[in-house]
Amino acid sequence: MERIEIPPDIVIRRLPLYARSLRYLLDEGIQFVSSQELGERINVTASQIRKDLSFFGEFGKQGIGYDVAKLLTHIEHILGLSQDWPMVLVGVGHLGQAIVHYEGFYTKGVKLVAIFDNDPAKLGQHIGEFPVLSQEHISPVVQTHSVKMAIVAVPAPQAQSVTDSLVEAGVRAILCYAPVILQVPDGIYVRYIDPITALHSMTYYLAREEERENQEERA
Amino acid sequence: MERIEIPPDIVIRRLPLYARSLRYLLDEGIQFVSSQELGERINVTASQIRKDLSFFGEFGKQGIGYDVAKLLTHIEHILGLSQDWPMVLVGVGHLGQAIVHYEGFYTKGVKLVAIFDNDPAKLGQHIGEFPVLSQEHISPVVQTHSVKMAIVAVPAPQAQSVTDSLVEAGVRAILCYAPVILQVPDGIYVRYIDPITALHSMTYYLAREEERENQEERA
DNA sequence: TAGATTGTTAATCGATTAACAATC
DNA sequence: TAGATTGTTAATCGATTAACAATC
Repeated sequence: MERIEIPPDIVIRRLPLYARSLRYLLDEGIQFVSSQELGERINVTASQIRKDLSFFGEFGKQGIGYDVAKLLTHIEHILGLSQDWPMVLVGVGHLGQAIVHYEGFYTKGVKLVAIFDNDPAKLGQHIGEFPVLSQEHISPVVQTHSVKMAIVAVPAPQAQSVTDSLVEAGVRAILCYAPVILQVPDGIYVRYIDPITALHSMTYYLAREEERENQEERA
Repeated sequence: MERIEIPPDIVIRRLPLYARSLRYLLDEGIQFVSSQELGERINVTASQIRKDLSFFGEFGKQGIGYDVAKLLTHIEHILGLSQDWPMVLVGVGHLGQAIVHYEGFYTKGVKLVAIFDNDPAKLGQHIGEFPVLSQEHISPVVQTHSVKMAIVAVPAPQAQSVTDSLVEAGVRAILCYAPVILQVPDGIYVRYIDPITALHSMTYYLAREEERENQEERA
């Protein structure tokens, strides 16, 4: 068990998928799972799962596979999900409101603690249990709660400056819903939620197919 | 200009980012951009941009760079955004409603034509301009409008069966908001919007940092 | 022309997969 | 024990980058 090699980011990004699948297996009452079976569920090769896990230790039993509950606990621990990371949301438009209401976010590992918006019409209003605070309060709230994680759901033109405030205040990880690439200092982690870009990459294939169909017609 | 090599999917996924950045440049009134400058905006190397574009043709001028408007037109054409692909949405909970209201979706390339949900309380209601239709109507609507693209925003347990109906009806590309991996036949394109997984991959790094800080404290 | 930047090739880097000894 | 499956190594595959001749 060498421990020198640090796991590549791409492996880190797959771990949450493994965890999620293991949670479903647990719900189904399945006790053991092989890398083969787990792989089939998430469209990943058995080799890849075993290789990914090998960065963190040895969790399986030859001839048996993995104990679902134990492996899940291990992965959640590796991912830092044994604690709840306090999180803030900036931007409470339609999207921000859907985020506040989305049960998915009330999950292991993260905990929303405050929401911010600069629209005077929204200030003081409650969304779910959270009062909408002005963005001036970002810095004190982030510092008071040691918030390291934030969701940016403001319109594109404001995303960079909001990000700058968050980072300045001490946030280290940002989930960005705005259609922009954020410029952040080294050591700040950013992930994007970008449905339009995802759609636009699929239209490419639809267009290719249509082209092919038209060619066949003409032939 | 060889045309034998087919562009890898990872290149196709970057094209929409290039397009988006070019749109911003156009808004700013910038006429020419080098691969270097474009790369800096989206945190990608100049080499990568030039290599990516080379799969599709020669769009730049030595010594000058790329004509922003022209390159954008080229990329949009490549991505199949010269036409609007009709699209349906299945699932009109908080999330689905936010999607219907999100202006970002009223963009070049895709056009929402119908929304579906099986909640009897919602049937017949309007969300924006769209009446909520029962899922029985998926197949006829998809076939009538030749819909090839769909958004799945139903709860996880229903996502696979909804997907099956969509594919059966003729949909070829799916944007999935449910936290599951869909099983689809070859030649069906799926992209996932998965904020929780994104958060859970960042907590990994936060946890590592915290560990490091604690070690320093002890030292 | 001189300077800048492309398009493309080859080198490098990194990720995935196949294979198998170890072992439950 | 026999069968199954792990963890790990080495081979393969693919993507990124550096470098540079071509050329605007």
